[in-house]
Amino acid sequence: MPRPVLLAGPTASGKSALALALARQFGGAVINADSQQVYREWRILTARPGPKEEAEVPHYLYGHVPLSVDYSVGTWLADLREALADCARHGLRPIVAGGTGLYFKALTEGLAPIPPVPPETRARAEADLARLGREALHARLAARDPETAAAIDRTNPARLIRAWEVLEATGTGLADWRRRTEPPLLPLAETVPFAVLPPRDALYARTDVRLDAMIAGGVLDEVVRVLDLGLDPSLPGMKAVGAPELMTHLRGELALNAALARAKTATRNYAKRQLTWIRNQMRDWHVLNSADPATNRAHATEWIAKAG
RNA sequence: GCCCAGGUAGCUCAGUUGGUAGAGCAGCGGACUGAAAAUUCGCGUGUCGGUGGUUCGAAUCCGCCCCUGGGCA
Repeated sequence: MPRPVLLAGPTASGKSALALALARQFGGAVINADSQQVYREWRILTARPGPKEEAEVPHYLYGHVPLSVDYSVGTWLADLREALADCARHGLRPIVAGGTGLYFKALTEGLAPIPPVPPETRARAEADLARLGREALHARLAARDPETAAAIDRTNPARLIRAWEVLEATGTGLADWRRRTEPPLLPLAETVPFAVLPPRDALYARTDVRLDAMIAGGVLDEVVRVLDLGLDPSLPGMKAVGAPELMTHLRGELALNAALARAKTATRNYAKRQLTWIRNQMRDWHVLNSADPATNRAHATEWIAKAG
């Protein structure tokens, strides 16, 4: 199998277009590494590739699960394994493109083989946190699993709940589980990894323009359809950037322009977090930082040809 | 023209009986192993509209001026 290409970048950085171009050029398939583009019901809001792109080049893991599914890194990694196998069967070069840093990390560094935690266990962990508070729950964790307790961010409720629920559900601490991490599906050294990093001002300008285009393109209808499904708002797919903001407008709680302004802000906040991740967690990746897509593509092509 | 209410951080606003100012949001930096488009931590000097005065000391009190909103003519 030709060396897989990894393409990470903040939202609206032009990575989808680049992935498509590279797939055309190298006989590849585009595989999604974005936690929200996996959902069937989100297309406009997540700027997912359309039917035209999908007809031109094989696409994997885009819109392949309904919003009602409690998707996560683990499920994504399992899906990815199959997608890679399928690419190998068809002689396609995998081009894994997306903006979810955690997914790339799990892919290139491996993931602990923790079994799924039953929803009731999580619900109890959440209740424990609400009842005890962060300090007390952290103390309780430290009593039974000092290693994990010392390692996690004790001010972060999501981390506390996760550490606690894993211990409760499996009887084994997170730190122990992580020691048993399996080898990665794709070690970074066996890939050609790229980080698309356009100048920040240009990026923010693009996210604003794209939100306006989404409105013109009918996102509100898309969000209405999702709203009508009456799904649990705590499902991961319900937290796509912009969705909560537009929903407040559709429920009549906020004028459209105000909701849109909030969605734009939320998108900038998100892009900034992605930039922080890429800057600090993807130091060994080839950086494509030209504002010009053609230049980035030329550089990428060169690297891929050299890597084989 | 007169009366009233305001003019404090990029924005919205706090600021107790005078002791040279602080929140939220934005912005910036960081963390990150099954919610990750998630979650979370850190970073606050700004002619306190201008000017003159009272005072040891003024965002705070007084005079005048400018600007904004509302009301009356």
